[in-house]
Amino acid sequence: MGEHAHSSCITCPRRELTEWRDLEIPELELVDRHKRDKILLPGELLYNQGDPCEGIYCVKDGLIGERNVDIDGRSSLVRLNHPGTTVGYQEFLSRTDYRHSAEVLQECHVCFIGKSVVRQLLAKSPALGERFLHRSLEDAQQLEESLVRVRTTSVKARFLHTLMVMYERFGSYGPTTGHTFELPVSRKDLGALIGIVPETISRTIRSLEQEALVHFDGNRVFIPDLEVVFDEIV
Amino acid sequence: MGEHAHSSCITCPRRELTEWRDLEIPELELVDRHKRDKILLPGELLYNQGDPCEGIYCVKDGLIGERNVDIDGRSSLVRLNHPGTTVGYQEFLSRTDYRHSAEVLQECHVCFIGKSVVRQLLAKSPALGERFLHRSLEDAQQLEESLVRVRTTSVKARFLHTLMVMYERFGSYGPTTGHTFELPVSRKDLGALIGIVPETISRTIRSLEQEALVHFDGNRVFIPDLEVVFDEIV
DNA sequence: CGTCTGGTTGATCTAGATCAACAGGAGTGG
DNA sequence: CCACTCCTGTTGATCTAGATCAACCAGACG
Repeated sequence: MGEHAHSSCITCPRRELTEWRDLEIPELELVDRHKRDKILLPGELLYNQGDPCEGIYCVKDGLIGERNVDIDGRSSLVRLNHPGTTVGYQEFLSRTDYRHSAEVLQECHVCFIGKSVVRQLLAKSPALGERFLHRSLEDAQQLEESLVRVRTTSVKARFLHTLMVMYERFGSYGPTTGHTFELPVSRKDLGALIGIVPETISRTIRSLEQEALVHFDGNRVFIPDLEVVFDEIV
Repeated sequence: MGEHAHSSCITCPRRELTEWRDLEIPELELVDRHKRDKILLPGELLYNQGDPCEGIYCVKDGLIGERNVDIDGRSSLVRLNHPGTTVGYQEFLSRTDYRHSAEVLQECHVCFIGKSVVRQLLAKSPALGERFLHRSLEDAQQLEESLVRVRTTSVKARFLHTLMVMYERFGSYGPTTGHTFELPVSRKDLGALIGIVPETISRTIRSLEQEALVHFDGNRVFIPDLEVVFDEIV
């Protein structure tokens, strides 16, 4: 699993987005010496729910999904990790086993950094700890919002919300195409993300088409009017 | 709102439970000089959703609920804060306005510590920052579990789960009474906590009584057999 | 006494799940 | 090349958990 590749953190274009952005050259060199690059294809796993945490993963390119499967096999997609995201920091910091499986959703270039290296970095750079604190606060806020949303709003609203979030991350506007983006996940996963069954995804899509709120062409999504969609979410 | 009372952090029996447990005497004296004690009755508010965050609250006694109300007035109880909990740390650390209203659910003794004081403490004691990091990680984990649960399990299972959590916090076992605890919240709030409507709480209680899983007498809850309930949750 | 608020119950409605069928690729093997 | 099975997605028919609406009761409180 995972052919090798080589890249340096010092020149990594994603670094400015990550928790590592405050590291100085000597520390970055330390990371460079010890990190392992991996190229992974869709379906491959970074780690499995229950595995001991051996370090953290930095997503350089592609998309990683964190999936939680309960005893009955019901799986739920908890989080999407786009480039610039550090995956597995929670388990690393709280010294627990992985609580999810991390699965590659789109071909990825990730860097693995072993836990002892990260501990050294944390000891040297207080700014790194601070970054992780803020990352954790943001995650908690995010989750809180999702929780409230799932308890109080309809499937349609939640669906539109996720579409807007995805547009924000992956979308673009062109004069001919309008607002559009490529759905980065399967219908099943989209369901697992919103908390519904894939059939309901299909039906919701159909009704959104009828309302002309959103247009789908395969995995391509077109949003004629962002404002109108925003109003639906509230 | 809030008659005065006096107490010292140095002798506070809750301190060992809190993020402040590592503070040295000089720092504790600093807190003592600047904190404000408040005694609050059920229904009173610590702060309102949208208020600017002026500091944090330490719960010495009683119970505080964090409530989130959306634009349509739908309110959802996000978290219960029992004695030893620091309330409002998230907003303080991320320098945002309060995202919830904090309402007294049971008569409280809380201590307010202004943000400038907390910043001084954070600067002096790195251990404090570390404690907050772990608190945030735990909160995130908690929320994640709630999110997965609400998406994948039935009302009955979620209801039983919250009862077990409450038993863990507030419960006791006596040879005559068995496992029992006092419900710390109204049915409405219990609903807001689980994400259902109060009528459904009533119905669920009735069916649990019929199954003899749990017995209710007003706000007193009796659990004949913890194991059986555990099995139901899975 | 009335009025209010919190809780219980019943009757009904509905969003979304479940079950079942089917259509279009994408392999795979002859 | 066709025949086969997988796998993902769409659609239809049906079922059900839980919401909604409405009535009622009991205690609190003026």
